[in-house]
Amino acid sequence: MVKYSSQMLNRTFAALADPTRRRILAHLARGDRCVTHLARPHAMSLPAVSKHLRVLEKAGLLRRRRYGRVHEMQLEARPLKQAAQWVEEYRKFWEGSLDRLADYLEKTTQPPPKKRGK
Amino acid sequence: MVKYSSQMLNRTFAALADPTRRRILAHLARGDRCVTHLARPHAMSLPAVSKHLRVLEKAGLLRRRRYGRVHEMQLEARPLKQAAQWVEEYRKFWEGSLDRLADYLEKTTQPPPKKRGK
DNA sequence: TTAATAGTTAACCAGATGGTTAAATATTCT
DNA sequence: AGAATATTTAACCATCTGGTTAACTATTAA
Repeated sequence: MVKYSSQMLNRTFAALADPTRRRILAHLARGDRCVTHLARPHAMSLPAVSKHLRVLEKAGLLRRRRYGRVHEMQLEARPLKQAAQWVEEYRKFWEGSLDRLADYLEKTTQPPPKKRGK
Repeated sequence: MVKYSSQMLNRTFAALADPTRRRILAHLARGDRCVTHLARPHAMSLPAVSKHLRVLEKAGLLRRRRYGRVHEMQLEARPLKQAAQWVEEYRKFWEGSLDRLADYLEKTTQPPPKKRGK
């Protein structure tokens, strides 16, 4: 069993729950990028993108380095590892889906605790 | 490359971003549970738990069956599979962390003068 | 020194989120 | 029928979120 920091997972999953932020991460996966570059494909203002970057940064999903006025962002995937491990604990459930369907059918034909007849 | 439904991922990750909901899923991993049972260990009102359950249900992470007045919840892990696949695309980044550190050092000792592109 | 560029901060707004209590609904028990 | 139980719905509230525009800071270029 793996131990997780709840706070960390909160931030990580919350960061991943936004499609703009996922797209930003996807871009960073192809190399380091500055803010303006990351903003270009997104139909929103620069401050909006700036906020998304701050969320990702707080979640530890990117690292920022300044070269003069240019902020260069680098993907930092470690929190994703934690998230992946958390989700991984449930793998048996999505892999055992047929068994669970069997359970389900069994239960619906003969309903569980305290309930009899229909 | 895997294809993802953005909407689906939004809902899944958002659902996972709350510790109460993660705990509920953990409980359901040990077997089907009714609302009152799921609520007991959480220091909050029943309606609050009810809302969390609705969020999980909307995210497709649980299935609800009614036996009279009792609502029995069952873990539904398929959306977690999608989430896991999405995160998995980044595995190489958290596993290749040493290489990226090398990149980092290389770049910091000799910053990109004006244009990027090493 | 002045202008242009990269980015952030501030103030604001609408809508979502996570909680509450009180009341309503549905079912089961006596 | 009436009381108890399981759960939801409604109304409300504070805070967070994701966006906006306007103004500011910092750096680079002319």
